[in-house]
Amino acid sequence: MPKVGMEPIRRKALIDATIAEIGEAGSLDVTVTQIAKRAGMSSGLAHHYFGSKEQIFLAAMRHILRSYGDHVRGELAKVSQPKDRLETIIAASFHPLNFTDEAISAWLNFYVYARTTPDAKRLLEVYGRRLHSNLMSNLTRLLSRPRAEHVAQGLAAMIDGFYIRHALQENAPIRSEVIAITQEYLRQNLAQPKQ
Amino acid sequence: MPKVGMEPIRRKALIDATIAEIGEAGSLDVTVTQIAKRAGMSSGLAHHYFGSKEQIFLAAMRHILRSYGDHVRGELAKVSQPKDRLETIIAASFHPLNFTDEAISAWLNFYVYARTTPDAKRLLEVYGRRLHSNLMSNLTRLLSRPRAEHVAQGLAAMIDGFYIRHALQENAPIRSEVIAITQEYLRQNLAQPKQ
DNA sequence: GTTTTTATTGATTGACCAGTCAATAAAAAT
DNA sequence: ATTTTTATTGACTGGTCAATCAATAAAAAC
Repeated sequence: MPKVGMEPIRRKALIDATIAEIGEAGSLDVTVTQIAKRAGMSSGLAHHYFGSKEQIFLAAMRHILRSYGDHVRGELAKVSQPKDRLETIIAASFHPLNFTDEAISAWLNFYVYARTTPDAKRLLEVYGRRLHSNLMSNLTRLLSRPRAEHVAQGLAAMIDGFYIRHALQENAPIRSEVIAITQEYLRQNLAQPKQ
Repeated sequence: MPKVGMEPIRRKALIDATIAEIGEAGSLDVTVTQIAKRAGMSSGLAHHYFGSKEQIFLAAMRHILRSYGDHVRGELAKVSQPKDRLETIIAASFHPLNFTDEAISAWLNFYVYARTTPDAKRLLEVYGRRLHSNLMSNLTRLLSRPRAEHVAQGLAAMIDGFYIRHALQENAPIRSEVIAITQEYLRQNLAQPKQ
């Protein structure tokens, strides 16, 4: 039965299954057997390809962060004005592609995972730094450096905050409201141009 | 050896130990034995008083939310102007009493815990509703209802966002900056008064 | 002074699960 | 045609841990 060249197919299936399983369970307490079963294989095979559960989690996390990163980069390529680019970053962060219940739940769990797993923490910091530098490179063209720094931090907090609230608070605003509120915050700050 | 009236003392010790243990571990993967040991007793006694690990976690969560609630209420009692009250809510949310690494870490973990545990979710929703109504009752005196709603949601997201970032992102701003950025957001919005 | 209640321990049980391993077989390489 | 590599399974092992329980004893109630 063994067909050659299965590795990438299996890996992808496992990563997708991991995100789905974590999203559904709402926690990292999912067994390798569960993940493997959802991906249509035995637990032994999952270990064969990834070596350990931790590596499976890290691969899933990398996948989420890469999709997000790719998406932002793709959208940014379409616009050049700083203001448009900032709005693009916000819109991409809340794009339905990344803003599904499942992805948010997995995201939140990986966020916590990073507290105990140095490799996960490193991945998260790459994301954090990239978001910050994306925001700053555009904000500094429109605002003084200290103001840009404040707005960048405020936007980043708001984005993360809406993610976490969306996952958990019953009365969290819907996607379109979330975008409106965040874009408003940006526009308010851009209304006071570089002195 | 048994002294009577130990129950409240033991319960408190267990709750404190739970928060400390979760804060230190950075996850909910702490054993009842670890918690009990830190609280100076056997695991059997912990079960004797709380019945289950879930009940221990819920009690710890209740404790964190109650401290935060009490603190906000205490501070709010000192001021009466809507604008002052809003600034008080922000300041209290980031007060060193609640904004310690340990408390933030435990908070974040309980946040995720709420995804799987209905009782935890209920506790979190009480907190969410109270924060929202505290913000709205003051904001609606200064802004139109839809604007107040936006600002309330924006502030709540920013507060939660800074919490999560403080727990995890290396380059998150320090407490004083966090407060400054959040207060700025508030002031910007109050600058455009109720038409 | 006997019974009940409260406090306390640590050993034990039963379940769960990550990771390993031996076995099987198809495909590729030699 | 034989050897090596890749794919695959599911049983097994060793460890962990929540929860239970029997045992012990001080205090309170009767």
